[in-house]
Amino acid sequence: MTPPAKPLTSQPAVGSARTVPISPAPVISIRDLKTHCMTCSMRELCLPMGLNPDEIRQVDSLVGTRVRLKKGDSLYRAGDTFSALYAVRLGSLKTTVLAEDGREQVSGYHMLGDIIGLDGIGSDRHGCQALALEDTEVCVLPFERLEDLARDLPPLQHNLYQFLSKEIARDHSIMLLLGSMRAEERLAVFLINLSERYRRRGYSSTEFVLRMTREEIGSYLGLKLETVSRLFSRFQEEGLIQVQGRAVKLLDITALKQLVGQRG
Amino acid sequence: MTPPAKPLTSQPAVGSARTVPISPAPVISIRDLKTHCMTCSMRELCLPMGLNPDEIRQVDSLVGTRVRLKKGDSLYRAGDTFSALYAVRLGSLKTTVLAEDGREQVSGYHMLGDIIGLDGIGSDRHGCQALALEDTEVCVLPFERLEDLARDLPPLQHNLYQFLSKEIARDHSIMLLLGSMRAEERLAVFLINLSERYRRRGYSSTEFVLRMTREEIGSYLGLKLETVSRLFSRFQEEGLIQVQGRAVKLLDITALKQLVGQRG
DNA sequence: TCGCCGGATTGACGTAGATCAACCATTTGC
DNA sequence: GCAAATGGTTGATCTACGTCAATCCGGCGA
Repeated sequence: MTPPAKPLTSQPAVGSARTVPISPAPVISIRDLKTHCMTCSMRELCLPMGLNPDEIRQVDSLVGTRVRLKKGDSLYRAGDTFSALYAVRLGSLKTTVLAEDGREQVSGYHMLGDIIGLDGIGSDRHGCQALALEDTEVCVLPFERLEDLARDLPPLQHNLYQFLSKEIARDHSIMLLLGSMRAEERLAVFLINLSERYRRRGYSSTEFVLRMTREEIGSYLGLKLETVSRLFSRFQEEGLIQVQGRAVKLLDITALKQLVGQRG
Repeated sequence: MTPPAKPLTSQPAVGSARTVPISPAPVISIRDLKTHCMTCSMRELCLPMGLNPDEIRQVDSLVGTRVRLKKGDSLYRAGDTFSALYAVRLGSLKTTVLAEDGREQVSGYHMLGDIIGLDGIGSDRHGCQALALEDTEVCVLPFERLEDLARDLPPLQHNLYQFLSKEIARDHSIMLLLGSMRAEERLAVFLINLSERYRRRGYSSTEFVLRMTREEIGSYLGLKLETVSRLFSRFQEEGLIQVQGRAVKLLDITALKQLVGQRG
């Protein structure tokens, strides 16, 4: 069903998972590690948003390692003991929840600047699986140390609460989508939402390539892949978008937005 | 569509909303207010769980007021500025998110010991509406003060993170339900989940009265009221449960559980 | 006590999206 | 450079659930 993926949980691998364990070339120097929030382009979208340089330095000192994942590698799996949050520095991941009977549902699509792993704090175990959709790099934020540091840095503490809370709000809007929207509305919301997220990250808000398959998008939206495929085709026919496999161009965002909340 | 409800947001009313604003009888003495976590039966399920008596006292001193709501009153509405979390002390509430076009989706069903309002932290505004399903009492936890106190009381800080995280995990499992389960599975999960929550609160896990209408349950589960009604009837025919309006008795929880994840 | 009204039930029927299936287009591995 | 796998499209059909509508029930106010 899903491709076999390498768990990287207990031993974060530096370097490509498909080459020798310790490959000299892609290793990042300690000095780089120490300063990466300071110089990271996602600084103002990520956990250190709004912090002053001195505070950022303290966050930096806490960031343990970066983990590199090849497409298909898992960062953590459901049931793994929780020890850290992860900030996506490069690439993208999907998170999936799974029922006892093996059914799987994509619960999130995460790109740079996103913090993932938040659902593990409450139970000391990760409740879902995080899987790289392309070659990806994440910063490891050991949670206990983060909690300690947050006590000394009120703005950091506040950011943490905010990230958790925003995730809740996001989930609620997905529940609204899954519980009461028709298929075409769901896909429209999905595209609009992606557009907005790319815009905030400085990318084109009208042209992007999806990193998920039709099946994964379908799972995320509570639909089957055929339905997703048909809708892409229909949206294209109607001149709303242009699709070529995973490359999408939004042609009429206004119409796309109007489509949401429309009868029939 | 929804019954007109009284907003109580900016001015928490003490006493019944349908009697005079300040009714002498139901007023709670300051002394009672000061000690209510200490003596509250939900202490170990609620925010102060695991705290020592001294720490609980500090939490107590922060709890502003209690708010009493009549059935149908709203505690807050989408768009209201966020200032506090609320702990349900008595009764129950539903929370609903609404789309721009007015569509409404029940996003939560909250009972004693639950903390609500968590989705407001991230944006300074409440993202949903909270409505009392029966006569209800909640403790007001001013969030700024809570944040300050959490810095001094690491266990409280941790509990806060845990509550936020658990809400995320809960939402994920609802997304799984809405995205990939059939109608009968959804209702079974709903009943099993309720059963478990009542059990933890010391109530019967097999006999309870629902506080939501068929329509509200349907909205929560992404179904129409007729479907919910039919399923209740079918479950009864099949000997799984006994229903009489909102009174439900679970007769065969094992079968109910087996039903989840079954083909056809 | 009666009549009303909101909620619940049940039936007949319609439909959005699932399922099944064939086929095409890329990518990947030998 | 070919074969095989993986992902995507499109059509035909099926079905779970929604929609519409009639009826019932129980609590509450006059």
